[in-house]
Amino acid sequence: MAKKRTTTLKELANELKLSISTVSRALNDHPDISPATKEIVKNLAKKKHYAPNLFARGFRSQETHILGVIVPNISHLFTSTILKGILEEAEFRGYRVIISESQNNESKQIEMLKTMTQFGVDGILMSLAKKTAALDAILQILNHKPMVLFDKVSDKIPCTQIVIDEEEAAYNAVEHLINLGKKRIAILKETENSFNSEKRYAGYLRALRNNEIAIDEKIILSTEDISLKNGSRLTRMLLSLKKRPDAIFAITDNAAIGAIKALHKFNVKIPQEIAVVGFSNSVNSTIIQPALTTVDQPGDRIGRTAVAYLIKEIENPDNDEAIKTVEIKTSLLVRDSSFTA
Amino acid sequence: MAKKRTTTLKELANELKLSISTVSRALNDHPDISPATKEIVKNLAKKKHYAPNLFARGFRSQETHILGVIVPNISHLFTSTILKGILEEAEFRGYRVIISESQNNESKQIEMLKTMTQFGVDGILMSLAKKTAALDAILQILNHKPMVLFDKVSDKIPCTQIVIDEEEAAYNAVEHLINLGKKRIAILKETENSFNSEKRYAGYLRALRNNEIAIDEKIILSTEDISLKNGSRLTRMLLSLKKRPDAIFAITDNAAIGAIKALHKFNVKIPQEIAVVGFSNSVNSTIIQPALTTVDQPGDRIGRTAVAYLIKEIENPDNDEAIKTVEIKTSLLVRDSSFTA
DNA sequence: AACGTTGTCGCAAACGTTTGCATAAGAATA
DNA sequence: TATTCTTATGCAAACGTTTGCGACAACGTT
Repeated sequence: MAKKRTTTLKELANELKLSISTVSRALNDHPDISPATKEIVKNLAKKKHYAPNLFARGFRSQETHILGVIVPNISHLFTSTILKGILEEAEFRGYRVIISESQNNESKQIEMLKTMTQFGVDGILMSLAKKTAALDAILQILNHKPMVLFDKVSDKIPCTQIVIDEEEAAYNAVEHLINLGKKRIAILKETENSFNSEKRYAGYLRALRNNEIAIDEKIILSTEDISLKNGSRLTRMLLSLKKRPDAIFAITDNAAIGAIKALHKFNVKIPQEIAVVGFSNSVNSTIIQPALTTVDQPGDRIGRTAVAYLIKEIENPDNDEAIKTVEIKTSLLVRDSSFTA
Repeated sequence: MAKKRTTTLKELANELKLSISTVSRALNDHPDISPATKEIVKNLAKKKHYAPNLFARGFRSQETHILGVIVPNISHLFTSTILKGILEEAEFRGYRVIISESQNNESKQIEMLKTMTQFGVDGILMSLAKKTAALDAILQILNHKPMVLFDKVSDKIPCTQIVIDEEEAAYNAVEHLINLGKKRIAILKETENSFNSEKRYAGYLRALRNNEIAIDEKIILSTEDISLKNGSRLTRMLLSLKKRPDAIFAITDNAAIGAIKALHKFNVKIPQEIAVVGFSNSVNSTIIQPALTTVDQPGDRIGRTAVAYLIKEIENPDNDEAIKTVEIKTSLLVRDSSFTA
């Protein structure tokens, strides 16, 4: 490849017999420069395909207009939907985005955080790896760089956090089951004290209490990895109880689908005998039979607002008070797994 | 936030009463520097958390160690799996990755290409937007920057391309149906002359010819947007034919799932009356009943090899001849939609 | 006629790093 | 002892851009 160097300010200046500074200012529409000069400079710039060396600019101004993003797992539909929102909003605002994947590995996560700040990103968007425990490194970086957390967050980190209304969403989902006449509602959740799982569990409890339904530990089931397989496994446990539940609220679509598969195997009628509600609105929720009632999480809106808050913080760094938790509204999509016409 | 400036070479030099150049060389293990000096420099550097300003370094050396990636749609499982591979391999090789989404918009794609080169990425990985027609801008950039295409490629662009063995995979899928005893095999494909669709169609034709099965235009169906809905629609068309097919090869899992849904609605037995094969190994392919036979595309391997070839080109730019098309092997996952024990 | 104002433009420094070249001291050789 | 060779270090330029300050006209105003 003929690595033809790109046009620089100096070349333009030489050709026009102007100073570099004048050319620079002309291109940046500085008021000191006469319209006539601007005109000819811009024309030549266009003709020679001038494009500022963003590296030099960033180097000089200490602003890179790059946002760093760290997520646990990029190939997860919800995550990539958030990323889509991030990319769109960032592009719209004139920022570029560097993405890294922590693979749910805490030390990798810290490593990436360091590389990114070292690299000079203007701010950081992060969704925490599971079992993130050592917060000191993160707090350390938070001193230097603006940071916004989304989805997997922690209230131990004092920065703006964008999440969905986990508790509220779970409350609505469970209350929907109650309104259907269900009285024994099981929940499939995570054992680890994951932020999301805890909030959803809280919503579940509040819905039961508010409707004066007794809480039964026997139908509150937890698992380390809230996957399809474990959803099936836990459901089989529920079916072996003397008093079976009449509804299952799974903290995750995958677990809910696992539940449905298990119910099929044991010829349990959905939703008549046992209704099922999931959480995520994954593509699969419409593929499974019966179609799954689930909570729709607007991933792109999470991404967009995260970027919006981060850029606000970048562009006026003084606003120290502005730390807050933003909750994005979700909605319950009622489908066949919890509804009969 | 207290924007405490980061440590620089100058600060280290001052504190040690050494020159900046000595400090720089010491940290880079330059042979001119005595082991003793290296020792003390490195110690202080570690103590003061020195990290080189990559912007300054990239600015100076014109090497950013950043790869630019452009994909049509990030929230597509296959794409994000490729991205996962790209991220992993890049990180392993000491490169960072900037990702942009063209949203299948050609002018946006060109815009991003320009921004990235302007930004100074060392090379570009790209999956083409649909209907990419104006190649001149891309060719122009190809003169300046190393570039590798993957998944959605075009043989009109003279650069290394990483794809799966589309034709071979389709051939195997169709031959699998033939071996099952199927004689009238329909295909659901795309109308647009998309690279992938054309190749798969070619594999379909070759399999039929090789097995001396007549080609019937009536069961070769095309659609602009090869989606679940259109898969259903086209399948209903097939069912209304006098001579129904006994198998359907869909160019996409989504279309195949649409086909299965339509077959269910008309109470057609799968695979006894009509077998179905898809392409992609999406998550959904295991959710649908019956589980879908499909082609497994190793996305992460595509990503990894794309990065490997790109970096090779970056690190020795002379190798002009090395332009080639690399085909990643796929495998057919036989499941219930085309098999009975 | 002297002054202030306004409109254009250039000079030069600065950002942090790398690197070719010069330099100094000491070691090895003649 | 004089010379050349190492070894270890410093000087200064360069990368492309932005920007504070100063220069210099050409005005209009007293």
